[in-house]
This record gives sequence, C-alpha cells and structure tokens, in this order.
Amino acid sequence: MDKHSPISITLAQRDEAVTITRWVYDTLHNAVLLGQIPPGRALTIRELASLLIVSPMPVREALRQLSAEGALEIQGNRRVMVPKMTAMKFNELVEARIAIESHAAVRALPYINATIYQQLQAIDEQIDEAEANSDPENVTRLNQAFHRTIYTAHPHQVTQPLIESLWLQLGPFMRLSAESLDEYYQIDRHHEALTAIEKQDPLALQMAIAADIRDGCAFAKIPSKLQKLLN
Amino acid sequence: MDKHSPISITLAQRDEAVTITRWVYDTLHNAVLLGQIPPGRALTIRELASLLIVSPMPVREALRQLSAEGALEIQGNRRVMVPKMTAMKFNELVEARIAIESHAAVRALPYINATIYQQLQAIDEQIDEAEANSDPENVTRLNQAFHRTIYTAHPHQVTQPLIESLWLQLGPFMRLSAESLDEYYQIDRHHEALTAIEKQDPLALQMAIAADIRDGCAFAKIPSKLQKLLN
DNA sequence: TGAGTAAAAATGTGATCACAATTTTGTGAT
DNA sequence: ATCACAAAATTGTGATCACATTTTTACTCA
Repeated sequence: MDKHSPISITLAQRDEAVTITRWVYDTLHNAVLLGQIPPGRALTIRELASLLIVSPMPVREALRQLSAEGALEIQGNRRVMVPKMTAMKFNELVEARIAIESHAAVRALPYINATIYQQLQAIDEQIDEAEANSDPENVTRLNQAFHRTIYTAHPHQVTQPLIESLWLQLGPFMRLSAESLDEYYQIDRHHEALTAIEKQDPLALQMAIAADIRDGCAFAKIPSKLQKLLN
Repeated sequence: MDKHSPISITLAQRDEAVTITRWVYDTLHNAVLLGQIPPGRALTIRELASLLIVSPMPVREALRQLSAEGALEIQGNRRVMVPKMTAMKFNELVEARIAIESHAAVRALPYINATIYQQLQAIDEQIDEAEANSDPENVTRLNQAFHRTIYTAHPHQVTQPLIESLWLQLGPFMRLSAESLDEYYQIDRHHEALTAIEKQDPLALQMAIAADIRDGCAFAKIPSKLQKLLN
C-alpha cells in the first residue's frame, strides 16, 4: 500500500455532533504538530481515508484546509506533503513568530485582567510539572496554551490565525526542541512575562515573549540538532 | 433564488490546464478583494455553482480554502459569508499589517537588487498613471503589487501568505479608501520607500511602509466613511 | 395585524462513480 | 546490471446522488 514509510497517526477524540471533516482535520492537524508525518512523505487521499476509516471526501476537504493554513504543501504534481524545512526558512519562521507574537502580546496586554492572569499562572505551574516529569509533548502543548491565552485576551484580536499558521509550520520540527529541554538550562521567560503583565509594562512583555520564542528554538543553533532538522 | 441582494461577480480569466477549483478560487478571491460580495450576505454552494456555471464540487473546495485564509467566515450554522467589519477589528487589522509588513520589508531589504528596484519604479509609475486616470481599482491592485514585490524579494520569505490573508480581510473595505484618493492630499510614501531602499536604510524603509499603510487606511478616521464601513 | 407553528423547500455533508493524468511496475535490449 | 519504454495500477478532480438539518414559506389563531 505504501511505497514510503508507514505513518502512525494519533486519532483525535471523536466528538459526536461534529462533522467528519472536522474530526479528520483535527486528527491531521495534531499529527502535523506532533511531527507524526515525515516531511516530504506523499500523502494520498485514499490512503488517509482508509487509515482513518472514512470516505475520501472529508479527507479531501481537510487536506485543502490544512494546505491553506500552511501545514501542508500542494506540489505541482498535485501531491500533498508536509513541507520540507531548511535552515533559512526555519530562521525566517522564528523571526516572524517574534515579530507577530510580540506585537500581539503588547496589543493584548491592556485586556489581561486578574482572571486571565490567574489562568496564566495555572498554566505555568502545569508546565513546571510537565518539565519535572520529562513530558516534552505536554510541555509544548502547554507552552502554546500560555501564549494563546495572552494573545486571545484581546477581544478584537486578528493575529491568532496567523500565529497558529506559524506554529503549524514549525510544529513538525519543534519536537527536537522538546527533546533538548533538559540538556540546556532555560531561564524562566514565562515568569518574566507574568511580571511584565503585573506591571502592565509593554516593553518588558515584548522582550519576555521574544526571548521565550528564541529560547524555545535555540536548539537549531546546535549543529547536530540542525542536521536532524533538515533530513 | 436569492432572498438577499443579487451578487455580480467578475469572472476570472479561464486558463485551460488549470483546475476548475482553482479558477473558482481565483474568481471568488477577486470578488472578495473588490468588495463585490456584501459582508454578511449568505453564500450557498449551489447558488455560486450555478452563477459560475460549474458543479457544486469545485465551489465547495474553493469556499473551504477561502475560509481558511480568512477571506470568508463559516458560521455555526455552517453558512459561509464575508465577515462583517467593526471599527475595532479594522484598527487591529491595520496595526497587524504595519507590524508584519514592516518586518517583512526590513527582512527583504538586503535582497532587493537593481532588477527588483527597477520593477518597483515601474510599478510606481503605473500607479501615478492610474491615479491620474482616477482608476481606483488599478491603484489598489498596483499598490499591492508594489508591496508584494518588496516582500517576496526575500528568497526564504514566509510572511507573504499571512500578509495576503490580511489583505483579503481588509479588501472588501478598501474600496472606500480608493474612493477617497483624490479627496485628501497624499504624500508619496512609495518614493520614500524607494529612497530608503536605495540607501539600504532599514529604519527608513520600515517607517515608509508603516506610513504608506496608515495613509491608505486613514479614511477610516473620517466618521462618514467609517459609518459606511460598518454597514 | 402579528405571532406561533407546521409543511415545504433549500442547504451542507458525505458517499460513490467516472475519467484523465500521473506514478509505478514489468519487460526487454544493450 | 542499467536504462528505456510500454502496460498496469494509482491518484486527484469533478459529477451526481442521498440524507439529515436548517431555512423559508404558508397557514392558523389570537
């Protein structure tokens, strides 16, 4: 059935009252974020359909949506795959994250009230816990939740979809970051961010967010890690 | 057939050797950018299919892609429409444009060689021409081409899809800007940008891009125009 | 005349089929 | 063994159909 390596995808929880297309989308979205689909591996509609035990139709729709979001790439051959990474592209993605997310954080700052602040503290504690348990998958997931909670505090926010797109494009390669977690000492940037929020200090928040993103992607500066990134 | 106002869509040029889905996408993409589809107007697959004289299938695919790009919005009812605008959202979109596009411009600056510089000059001249002819549609189109040429000079650029998404979201409402062109004196920000490029001055380019975007959206500060924006 | 409700029409989702184009496989010659 | 090339299998695209849900229309009652 498969000329290339077999892929093993974690099935998303199937919520009734939700369309099949949505479920397929969630499942593939997650698979891309977790790096379960090797970059460059050709994805066919029928293969995914039989893998997820659904008809080809919902897969078609999900693939098109994920492609529009930058999670997948449609080649000239009309073949769909997870885009391959290059060192230059990785760097641009990180710089784009810094530019957009620090902007989003500053914009959202005035809307971060006590309730949201407590949510952030709770997430931060969970991150410490996950780090103590060496649970890189949850560290990544909670880290995204931390950032998302900040940005979406703004009621008229428009950048979150763009940010999610960048996360999707970096996602497949962030597992390398998660694996390096304990190898290098990490300053607690989240704590810096929380302090900046407390003081309602835009510049400090901006710096904390930028530093947090840079720290999280610092592994790409390590030659051995960088090499794995590009394969 | 239509409970709401009838919509008149400019059909994109039909290039053979291109999928029907792609043609439908281009057509609707253009229609959204030109504000030919009233915000809030419910779009049904079958109506568009008969309007474009294609089967429902390519329309389905195009609608999903456009929704993923933020050009359209899928409501809870599963109804698709051009998102309605609010003053706050408009402001956020403009600020997001400034943040991302000035970042993209600075990143691309080192890659803008003589050839690209001449392309920019040529586009700028065309803009002057279109302005002299009071051709707001072409002014808008060429203005986008000017910006796109700068950003895509970077060979490993990753922000263009995000920027295009913002343009799509603002598009339906930019015709108000084009209509106000001759009403208010406009400083030639493109000339400032070209000078900054010539000097390879990142900060000056950033300022020029930011000012150009702000100028182009200044109409929203005029109460009467703002009112039309929200209807 | 206006509001509530039941019947009727329209809609999105999903399945299945046909077909042209692409990819893969199989075969033979060098 | 290696390459060229034709046959076979696979793939994406697009069309059509069925069905549950939603929306609209029509009608009744206050």
